[in-house]
Amino acid sequence: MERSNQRANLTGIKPVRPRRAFEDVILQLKQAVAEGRLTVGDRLPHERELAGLFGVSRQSVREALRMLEGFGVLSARRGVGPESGWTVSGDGTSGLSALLDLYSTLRGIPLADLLEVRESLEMLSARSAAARATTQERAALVAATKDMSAITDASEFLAADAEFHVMIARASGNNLAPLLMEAIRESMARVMLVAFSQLTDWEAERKLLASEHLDIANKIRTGQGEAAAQALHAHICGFYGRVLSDAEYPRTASNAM
Amino acid sequence: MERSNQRANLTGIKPVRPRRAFEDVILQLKQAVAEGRLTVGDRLPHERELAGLFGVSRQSVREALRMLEGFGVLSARRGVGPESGWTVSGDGTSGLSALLDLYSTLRGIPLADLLEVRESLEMLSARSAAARATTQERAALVAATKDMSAITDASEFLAADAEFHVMIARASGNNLAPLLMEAIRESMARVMLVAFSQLTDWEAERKLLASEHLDIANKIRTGQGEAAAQALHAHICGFYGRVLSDAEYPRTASNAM
DNA sequence: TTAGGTCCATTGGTCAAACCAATGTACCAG
DNA sequence: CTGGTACATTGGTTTGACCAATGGACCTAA
Repeated sequence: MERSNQRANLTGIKPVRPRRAFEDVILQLKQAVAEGRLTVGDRLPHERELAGLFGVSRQSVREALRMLEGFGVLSARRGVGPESGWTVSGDGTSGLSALLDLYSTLRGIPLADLLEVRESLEMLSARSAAARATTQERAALVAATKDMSAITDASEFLAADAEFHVMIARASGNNLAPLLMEAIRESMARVMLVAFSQLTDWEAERKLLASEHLDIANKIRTGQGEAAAQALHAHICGFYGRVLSDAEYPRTASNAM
Repeated sequence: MERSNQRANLTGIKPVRPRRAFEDVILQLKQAVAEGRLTVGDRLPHERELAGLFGVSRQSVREALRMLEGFGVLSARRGVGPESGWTVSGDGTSGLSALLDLYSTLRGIPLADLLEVRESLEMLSARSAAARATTQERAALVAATKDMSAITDASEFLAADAEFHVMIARASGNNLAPLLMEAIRESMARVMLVAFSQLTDWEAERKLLASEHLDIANKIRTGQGEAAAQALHAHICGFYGRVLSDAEYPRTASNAM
């Protein structure tokens, strides 16, 4: 590989800062995605080949891939076979939730803030879902609430609950909403599991939640967006009010509507 | 460095998958943040020292740092002096907007979806700001609208507009809202600048936006949260309806409230 | 004393060439 | 046909070297 240490800027534009080698790689991969030469599910050439392709060392390639892995855009598997190597995963949630996690510890995003945003997104989702969801999605929502009433294990119930709420977001037709919802929920998951297991009357809580879910699902199914949003608001506020201590959930419900 | 290639698992728990070296580094840095040994503004030891500290190669350290850099948590500067080396930046927006950018091209998040979520967040922010903002923040909001009316350059106006909207999010007291807001706005920025410059009556538009901003700021200042939220809704829907083509902004305003 | 320049230590950025470890396939022995 | 061994492939890791930007220390001349 006969490339000199400083790369040429062939575009002629924006020579501002001499891009770092790994940034170059990321840029080219991004471009490949933008032009459709690379989409979810595709496999990349192996690292040594990418290095040759982009004219940088394998090391730099790895730094680029690593960063994209962090974003949840790529994932790696060792060995041979059809599943091996780097593939475009398009996971989405993993990167976002990792980022949220980092920030909640680094810049101190309290649980109440996560919850407030989540509630806002849920209400948006409910309204949109009631207006735009397919009949199939509406039916699936109602069905999901029925499956849930059979679950007794706390952590399983929590997972099913999460799935129900993400289903609403997906049914909204908005592609960003479920992404954010899932990431936020994942960030709250650990705290929630602890709080959940400390409930005094777990059986009653389970029944209440199940009935609220059914109510919400039915309102979405019948197109009552605003009613569904309000029910969701009550559902979230009520639940977290009961489960969390005041220190963790101190907000007055100022965003009621 | 006499460490063997496979690391020992000293914690005893979760030996599930043998962590990769760089993951180990990230984990330890995260922990340092969680325990308060590392906060925004702090400088890390240089890479060679970190390698020795964590018992991995410099290469692995770099991959870890690179990933965190992608999240906007760390940033690097070469050379000597008090600004050099790796520092905890806590930027936040950069990582999130990079992630959104990747996803909007990879999983196809249309502009309308970004806008819908943004609107929802803005209305939440407005309500919260009206209820919780300090007198100082309320005054600053109104002041910001006055500065804006003096700007004639399109790209400058766009920046000031962005700043106004982020100010609302900050005044909400919710630490997550401004983060998301800023990232979403940044993702839309390029499209917006183009659309903005194609406006036929730029002067009239500018005046209209300025008056709407003042109206919103005043409603927040006087604590009329719901009114401010509705004004914001009209402001956003109106503006994007005028500026963007139907292809870019096809949504019926189903999330009116 | 001050303005300007040279040198140099520090620190991230990059490259190179190995070798390790996981993984699936091909092939061989029974 | 079954089970296991050998091997090729691919990411993971290490080592050591050198490049390049940065700012401070020092030195020199006005």
